[in-house]
Amino acid sequence: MSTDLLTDETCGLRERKKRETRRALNLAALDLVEEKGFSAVTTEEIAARAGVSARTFFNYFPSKEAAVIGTTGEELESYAAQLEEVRDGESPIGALRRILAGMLAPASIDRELRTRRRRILLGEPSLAPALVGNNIRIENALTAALERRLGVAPGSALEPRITVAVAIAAVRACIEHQQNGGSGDLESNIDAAFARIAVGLG
Amino acid sequence: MSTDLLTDETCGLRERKKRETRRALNLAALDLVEEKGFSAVTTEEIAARAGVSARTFFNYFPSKEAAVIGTTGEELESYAAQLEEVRDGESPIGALRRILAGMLAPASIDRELRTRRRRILLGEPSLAPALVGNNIRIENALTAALERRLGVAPGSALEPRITVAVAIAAVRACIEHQQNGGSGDLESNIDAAFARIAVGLG
DNA sequence: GCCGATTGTGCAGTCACTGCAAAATTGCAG
DNA sequence: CTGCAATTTTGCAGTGACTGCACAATCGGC
Repeated sequence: MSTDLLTDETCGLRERKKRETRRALNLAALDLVEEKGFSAVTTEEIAARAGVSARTFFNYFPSKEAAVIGTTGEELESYAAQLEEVRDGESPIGALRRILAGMLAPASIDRELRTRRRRILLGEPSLAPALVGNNIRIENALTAALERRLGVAPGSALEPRITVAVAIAAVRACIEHQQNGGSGDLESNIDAAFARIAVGLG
Repeated sequence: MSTDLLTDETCGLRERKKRETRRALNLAALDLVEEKGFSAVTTEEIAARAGVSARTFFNYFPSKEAAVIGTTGEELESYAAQLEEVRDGESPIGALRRILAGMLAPASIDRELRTRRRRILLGEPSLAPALVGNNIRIENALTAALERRLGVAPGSALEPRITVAVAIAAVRACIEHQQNGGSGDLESNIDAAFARIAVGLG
């Protein structure tokens, strides 16, 4: 399931147009936030720049924040799939480190978009609540995937949820540390954080 | 600084009235949410039940969510103070376990309020984003306190922020596990989670 | 009782977000 | 190509969160 996330052609005109519109709204939102800051942007402006009506905006995103953050259900599925596929010698926490770091790194495809997204999201403190809210979705998706990987019934065991939550928290803490002008670069800080977690905080 | 949080009397009439109004708004919000669910409650209703004007509501809380969650700056200071005070033989993570568990437990004073709060907050999934947003404030306060306790400059070291973030994430994961009908009671799950963290997730 | 400062309130306005029904577009069968 | 059904877009009207502002009420100290 989920081959590429972008070249993925279930292509009727309809599906393609929907993808384009969604993307156009996302890009318009990022543009405008970059120009004027999140709170100064209105949903009408975003819709206008994307070339659709104000009402249509809300057919694609449930809120202004969501349009800026722009995480799709497909992306969630992709992360979950990555976690389910077992690489030999890789622990769950190691896989989580890889996947979460990958979410931040500029991917091979869509390089500029990822980079821009990251810069804008990190630069807008007013989006912080929405971002951690978005993490809930990621956490749920990854928890379900880890449960499948471990072969336990959904919601039965505490451990998978703890593992995922701690991993996400570690990454988030590194981001926050960076936003506050802390030392070190993000990559190596994430490495350090996961090393610390693996060995125990006691 | 901060003796009791409730009996604390900087008592002029003014200060007392402000506390009363704040509390009245908070209680009214909890009442109404319990009766009709969060999204069906309006800020006007809350203000009306608390006996103040609609405009005054926003002099006390920046949003509807905040009125329900109701964490005060004083509470944050109190938690921070608890973390700063060193008990012999207690590690930072141990102190965090104690403090965070204490936030959920019905306190000696204000027992019913705490219990109600907890029940309502846990029962309203639509408040989840706001709750994790609120956690940011707690995380920042606790991180600053831990930095002082360890004697490092604010924002310089990565470690304190990681420790706090992971501790909060662990508690949050236990709550979520409970909301999803997971096994075990909250108390013992939190114990298990912190034991797991202390020994390492690797 | 009076004055300066803080707090409460009404008003007008902006904007996020929603339901609904009509219009436009697309996919498909004949 | 053409009409039909399903999907999507759009306009409209409305609700409610939230804000700035000016003014009234209240409080604390003299």
